[in-house]
Amino acid sequence: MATNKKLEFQAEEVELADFAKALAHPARLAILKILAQQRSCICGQIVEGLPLAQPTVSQHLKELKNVGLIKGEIEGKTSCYCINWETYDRCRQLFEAFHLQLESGRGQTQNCC
Amino acid sequence: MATNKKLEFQAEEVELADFAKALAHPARLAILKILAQQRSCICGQIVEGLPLAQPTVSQHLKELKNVGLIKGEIEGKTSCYCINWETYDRCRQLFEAFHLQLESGRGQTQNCC
DNA sequence: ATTATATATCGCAAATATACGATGAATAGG
DNA sequence: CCTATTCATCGTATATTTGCGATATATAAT
Repeated sequence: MATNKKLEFQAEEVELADFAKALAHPARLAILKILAQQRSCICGQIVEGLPLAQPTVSQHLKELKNVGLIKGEIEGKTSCYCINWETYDRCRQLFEAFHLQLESGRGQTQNCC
Repeated sequence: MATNKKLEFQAEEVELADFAKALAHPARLAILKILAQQRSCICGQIVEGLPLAQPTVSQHLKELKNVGLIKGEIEGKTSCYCINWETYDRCRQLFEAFHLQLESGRGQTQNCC
């Protein structure tokens, strides 16, 4: 049970699902917004902007980093995070392709509902 | 621990995160594709198209229904599911608004990374 | 060297998600 | 009425996520 069946799906679906999972928490959405809008991407300021403890924020940052949506560097005493726009573009592209696939069937007549 | 801090975030972020979570599994992405592309939205055919047992598919359908992305009706012996385009449009709108917020800060000079 | 600061990581607890067999409920067909 | 079919739900096992205190690490400041 709870065996991972991910590999039996299409690679693009798995990739998109992973991006969606990274976005599936308000804290991570908020982190991305902060990184996009502020010049300073210092970890401490992200923590200040969120209702979460520092270790929890650090963990969310790690998840965003794992999926590639952000990148980070240690700058002396502090850590600096930025959005990885290349990966973000890929994420957008997958979402858009998925959207177009859904839309293509939209106007057709339904046989139910 | 694991106390739900969702309520301390912005309502739109929570709403978008919930949509993202619904899309955060390849099976649910595949289900939406099947519903959009096939005229017939009968549950059994969805099960056939996925590498999962029927109760598991039923559970994924329920999650999509809970978030409002699909709607379902019992048609005699079978169940019929369809995409709820109104909710889907709302989902797209939230994703797009989020995207625009990120993009607005994109070109600026970084002080790190 | 000592101390303060910033951040990551560890370890734990609780909650949620994933998956499916077994079972129930409801309809269709004989 | 009996049976097969279709699907939802229950129960259960396991995996993953969420959250944080405690701690480690590494730099900066004194």
